Amino acid sequence: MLRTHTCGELGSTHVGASVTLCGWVDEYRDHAGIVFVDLRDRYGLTQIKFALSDGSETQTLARGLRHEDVIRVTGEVVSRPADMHNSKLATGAIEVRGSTLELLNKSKTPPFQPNGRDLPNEELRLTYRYLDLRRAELQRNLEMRHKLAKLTRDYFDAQGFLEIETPMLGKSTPEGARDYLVPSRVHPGHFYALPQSPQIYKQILMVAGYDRYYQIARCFRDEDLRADRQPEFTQIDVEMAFVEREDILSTIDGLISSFVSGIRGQCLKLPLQRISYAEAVEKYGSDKPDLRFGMELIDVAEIAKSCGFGVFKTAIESGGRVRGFVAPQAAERYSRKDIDGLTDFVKDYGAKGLAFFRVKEGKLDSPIAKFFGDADQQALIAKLGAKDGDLLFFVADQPKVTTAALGALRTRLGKELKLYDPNDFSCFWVLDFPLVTWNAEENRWDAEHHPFCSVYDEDVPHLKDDPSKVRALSYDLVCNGYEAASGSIRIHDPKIQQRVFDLIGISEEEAENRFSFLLDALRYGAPPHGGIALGLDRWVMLFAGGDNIRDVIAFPKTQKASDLLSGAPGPVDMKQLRDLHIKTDLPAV
RNA sequence: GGGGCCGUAGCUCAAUUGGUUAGAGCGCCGGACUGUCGAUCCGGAGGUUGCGGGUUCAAGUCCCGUCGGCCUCGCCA
Repeated sequence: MLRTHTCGELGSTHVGASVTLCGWVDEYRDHAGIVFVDLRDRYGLTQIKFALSDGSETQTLARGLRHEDVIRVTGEVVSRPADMHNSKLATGAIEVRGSTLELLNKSKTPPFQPNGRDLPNEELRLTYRYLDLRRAELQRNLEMRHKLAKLTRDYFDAQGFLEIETPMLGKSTPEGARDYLVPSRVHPGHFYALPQSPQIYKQILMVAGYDRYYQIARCFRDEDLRADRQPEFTQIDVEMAFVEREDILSTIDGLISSFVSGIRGQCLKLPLQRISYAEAVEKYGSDKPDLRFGMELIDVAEIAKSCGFGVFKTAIESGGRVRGFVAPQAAERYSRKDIDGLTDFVKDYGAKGLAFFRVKEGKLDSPIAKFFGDADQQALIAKLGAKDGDLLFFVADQPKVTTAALGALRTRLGKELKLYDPNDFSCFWVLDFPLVTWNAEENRWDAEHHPFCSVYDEDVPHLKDDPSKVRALSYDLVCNGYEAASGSIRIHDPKIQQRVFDLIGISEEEAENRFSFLLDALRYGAPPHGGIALGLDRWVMLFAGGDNIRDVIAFPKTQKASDLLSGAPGPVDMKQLRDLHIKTDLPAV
């Protein structure tokens, strides 16, 4: 080893010891006769002191040190004078009196300093990711990621699970997300697909008798990115055989509990709360609501249908809904202009408008208040439980639109009004998703979760008469408004599987083409089984208190899915393309 | 595919209704300094205002296009 200690571990107990440290020059303060260097590694900072009496060669070298130079220093640990302790530093009671200094590597002047107070723009951070990763925040995040992975492995190992790898080069199954394709050299015109998830393989492992499987698996989806979505991401993938829904939920309850105790040292109350999909959507306008605050949606159809406001009345008459909620004590906080902004916001979700009222002296104050008689006003106030100073919002539209618009508005206002402590941790199950939802554009039923999802026994008859009523044996784990895990009990009966395929418009022939290996496997003694997958990146983000997934991934991609560090994706040689039997057909420039 | 925000010195930002030589802090370079820890003090260098076009007597500022980054709707079985 080139060093005897790290830059984070020396303290008063080491005084008098001769030590050798290695690291990066975080900061230097040159006083000519004395030079201070804050030496940094991922464990911390240690102040090195170079004084004249230590010798002129070292002194000259020390005075030439600049930000991010990599050095090796040997010297004695000495106590700092009592009034010179630095309480901001874990090692602030001591310093190392540098006697020999070795410049291991001179750094170019960095485009930004990892200790800087102004965070440079993300483009630059991604281009020089190795500098960005030197920042304490990102180092903490990656350490958190490691801890979660370790807790995961410890937990499942203790429960008798096996970690089993599944292929990265698989078969394209065009359902679901767009695949990343990998051309085959030896099979001209054929392609592998990178896995969107190990779904089919893990089910086959169940058939094969590996009744407790997990894997920390990389997944790939060629879809547009978001703050919480990357084209390649990591799932904690789990599958169990001979289990019912309850077994999966309690297994994952235990995992989350181990996360919370391992990361935060807190005890999580189990079992985690559960609510139905129907309740989530009705009360909060989302299947992944943030339950760190209330602000529940309230249906005011009874008042709307008979009021004098045409927009409300017409909505009800044409099969729509009128719902709203109370933004507590927000009447003064939101100006007319602010509310115009909120109106634009809900339009993104299909709403045609946003009705609002301020509650003043027991009455409603709004440009549209005149359409509401005294009785209607009092009825609205009573129905919503509103108080003076509150701001009421309503959306009148088709049911789906009221849900999407109000759900999004609720989330936004909860944050803006600081209705919760950002350090709160809310985690609960959403159960009983519909098996399918109607896709009006394509005129067919789409699987809500995926085509292998099982259903309540008593709902099976509805597969024929009313598919919208069929409840899936699926479950999402929702944490602070993020979908943090999602899974289901799978179909293990090929006949039921075929009925579901029929329903979502996958013909027998098509199913054979796409999934024959799974369907075949199910015919050779498939145990009842089910599973779940947790988004590791999102969990790290949640525990790190961040709001974007890039900060918990060492080398993330930009919104256009490029890697600014490496330049990927990039062009390849013609020879490579020829080997792969590929011709490109690019749009004319 | 759609909507929005952004791009000025190495970095973070400023620059009046379009108006003279595009500024500041940090960083960088040189100098001073033996107790600093966001060191301090003195001096200096550093700009194709992302790129291309247009309007104008005059463009960092207005318009069109384009590239890049971020947020978002659609999309994400």
